[in-house]
Amino acid sequence: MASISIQKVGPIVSEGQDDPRGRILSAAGQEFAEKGFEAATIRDICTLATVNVAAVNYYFGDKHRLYIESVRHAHEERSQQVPLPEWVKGTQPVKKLRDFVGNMLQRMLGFDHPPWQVRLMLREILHPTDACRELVEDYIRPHFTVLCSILDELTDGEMSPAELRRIGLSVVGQCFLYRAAGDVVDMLIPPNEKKNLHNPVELADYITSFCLAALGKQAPLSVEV
Amino acid sequence: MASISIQKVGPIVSEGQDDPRGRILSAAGQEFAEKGFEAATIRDICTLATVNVAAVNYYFGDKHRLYIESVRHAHEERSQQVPLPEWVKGTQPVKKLRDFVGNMLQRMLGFDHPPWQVRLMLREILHPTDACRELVEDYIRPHFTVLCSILDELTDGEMSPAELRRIGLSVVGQCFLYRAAGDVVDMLIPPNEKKNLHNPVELADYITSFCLAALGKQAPLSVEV
DNA sequence: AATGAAGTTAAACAGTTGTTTCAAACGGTG
DNA sequence: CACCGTTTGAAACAACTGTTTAACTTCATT
Repeated sequence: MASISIQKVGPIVSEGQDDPRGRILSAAGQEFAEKGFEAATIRDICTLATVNVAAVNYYFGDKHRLYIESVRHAHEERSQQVPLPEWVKGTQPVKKLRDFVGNMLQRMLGFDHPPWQVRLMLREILHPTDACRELVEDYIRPHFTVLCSILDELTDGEMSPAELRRIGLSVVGQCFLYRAAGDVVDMLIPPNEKKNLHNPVELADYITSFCLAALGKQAPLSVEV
Repeated sequence: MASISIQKVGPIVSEGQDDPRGRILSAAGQEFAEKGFEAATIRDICTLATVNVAAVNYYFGDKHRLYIESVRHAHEERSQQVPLPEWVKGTQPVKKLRDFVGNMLQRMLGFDHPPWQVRLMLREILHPTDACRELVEDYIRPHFTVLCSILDELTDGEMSPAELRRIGLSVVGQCFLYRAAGDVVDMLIPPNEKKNLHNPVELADYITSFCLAALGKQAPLSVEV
């Protein structure tokens, strides 16, 4: 009786509150986000989700496919938690850029504590696995494209796509540092300044100003000598 | 015969080519850098270092102390591999900034393939453990302080320390993105542009220009409307 | 040559890992 | 009720983990 073992990858998903598959997905996301793929254990995930260890293999086949699914779950959830702003026709590109940066910071840093969804995605960005390509195409690239089009509008179409991308990466990089290396940033600045610096609103204003000044769309941060 | 087990933490370090302690340290650094603390195994490290498994406990006590030591080893090694540039008195602050950015990119991205030392440090920056504080104080803060003093010079002392730090983080952030999220950046730009973008020289020129323009020390990247 | 510390080795330890097994429980349909 | 596929449960599996043991080599010093 050779078991060919055509694994089912779970029944119809209902995503309810007492739906085991959904609970596993959420628990796995949090565990993977905190500890990484290898260090997170199926037993801990199942304890957190209050299901039996066998449930993971029943619903997802194995640990790896559970990981893939939980990354997908994370970025889908985060996409609708903090959707891109929509602008009415004729909105000033300067305002669009400010909104975009604020939105990105809000999504990255979160309102209070950074959500596990972002930390899980961060892991994929830093050490890409199979789940990365989908994350880029469905989540990161669309956002980056919007940013580049805002920059295109802002510079009146003077710049090549390559230049726009490079400037876009400058914008993203400044936000990304606070998300990825936030703990080290905290160690580099005096404790009493943390509130000013990590305030998403203040930070968005500053980063937007910095970029606008670099593009000559606003007065430079320092005076000319 | 109760073994109180006052663990020795290794004999005199000679760091030679056939010195077992040095080989373990190097092998551990590479394994930890690639796989992280939990996923890297003592057996793999010892196989790579061609020593017996017991050697780790003999020289370092346990896996955790080996990790701490290998992080220290990594940033000490990298410090002398790519030392900070030294400027003669009277060097233009603009040139200093350009040199600093070039130096930072070179240290982060490496000449050819990014060295394991940087990848190991990156892990500590992203998910700090006990080894992080020392890394910050001995490696990151000194560099960041130099950057801030260059910016201070550049802006003729007009800016407060807090503003200087914020601008410094903008500089670092733009470099950091290419190091930490390099794989994703590669997926966002057309393949034929990779060489232009990831070229350390070109990148350093661009990031320096961007910051100088923002500070009003150079013409903006785009023309005023 | 004898001593004893320093270094190295293979083997074993106890604990944890991902995964599988198989029986019990469930929930609708004849 | 009996029947069925679907879902859950506790227990076991083999493989692998960090760590320890105790025997063995090396080698300078007496």
